[in-house]
Amino acid sequence: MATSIDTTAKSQVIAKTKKLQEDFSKLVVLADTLGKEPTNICGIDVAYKKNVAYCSAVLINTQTMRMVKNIHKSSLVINPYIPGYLMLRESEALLNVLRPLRSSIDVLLIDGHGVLHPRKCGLACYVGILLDLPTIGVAKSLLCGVVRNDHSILIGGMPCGFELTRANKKPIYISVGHGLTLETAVKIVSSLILPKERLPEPLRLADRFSKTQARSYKS
DNA sequence: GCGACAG
DNA sequence: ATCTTGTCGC
Repeated sequence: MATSIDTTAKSQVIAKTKKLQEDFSKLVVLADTLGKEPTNICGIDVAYKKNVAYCSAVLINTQTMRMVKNIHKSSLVINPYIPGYLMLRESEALLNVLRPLRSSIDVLLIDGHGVLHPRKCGLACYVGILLDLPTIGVAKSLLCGVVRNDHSILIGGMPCGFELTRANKKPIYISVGHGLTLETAVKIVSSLILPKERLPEPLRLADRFSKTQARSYKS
C-alpha cells in the first residue's frame, strides 16, 4: 500500500537526517573566528504560500544600519515541517539564496535554533557549517532547554543558549550556529535590534519581504 | 504511555 | 509557517 510505503520512506528520511545532525554537531565551532568587527550582516527567512517557498535575504551594513542588498528566490516545498528537523524543510531554499552571497557576508542570522537543539545541531548549525560562515540562530520560541533566572538556557545542565528579553516584547532565543561564541552572538544580535522592535534588523526585514512576496503571488 | 514540539 | 476580524495602542 502507498500509505505504508510512504510512512516507511519518511521514517528513513528522518533517520538519515538525524544521523546527519549527529555528525554535523561535531563540526560546530563554538569559538570566535571573526577576524575583525563584522561589517555586513545577513538575515534570511522563508515564507510559504501553498507548496511554494519564498526566501528573502537582507544584507545590512552595521556602520550605517542601512540595507545594502535584498535578494529573493522562490522554490518548491518538498518536505514537511517536523519539530527538530526544520533543516529538512528549509535548508535548500536558504542555501539557494545564500551561495551567491556567501563572499559578501561577515555574519549570518538564521531564523531558528543553532546548538539549542535536541542533537545540538539546528538549522543554523547546518547552514553555517556548509557555508563555513559565522552563523547565529535566532528563534522566536523554544524547542528544548530550560531557561534560568540569569537568562541562560541549559540542555542537560549545559549552557546552550540565551533568552533575550525586551520591554513589552516576547523574548527571542539566541544560540550559536557556527564560528563564534554565545557571548559574541548575543552582543551582535543585541546591537542589531532597533528600539521597539523584537527581531534584529536583518531578520526583521527578511521576514517582512518574504511574507510580502508570498502574498503578492496569485493563489 | 503522555506531553512537548524551531518554522 | 498559514488561515483570519476586529481591536488596542503609539
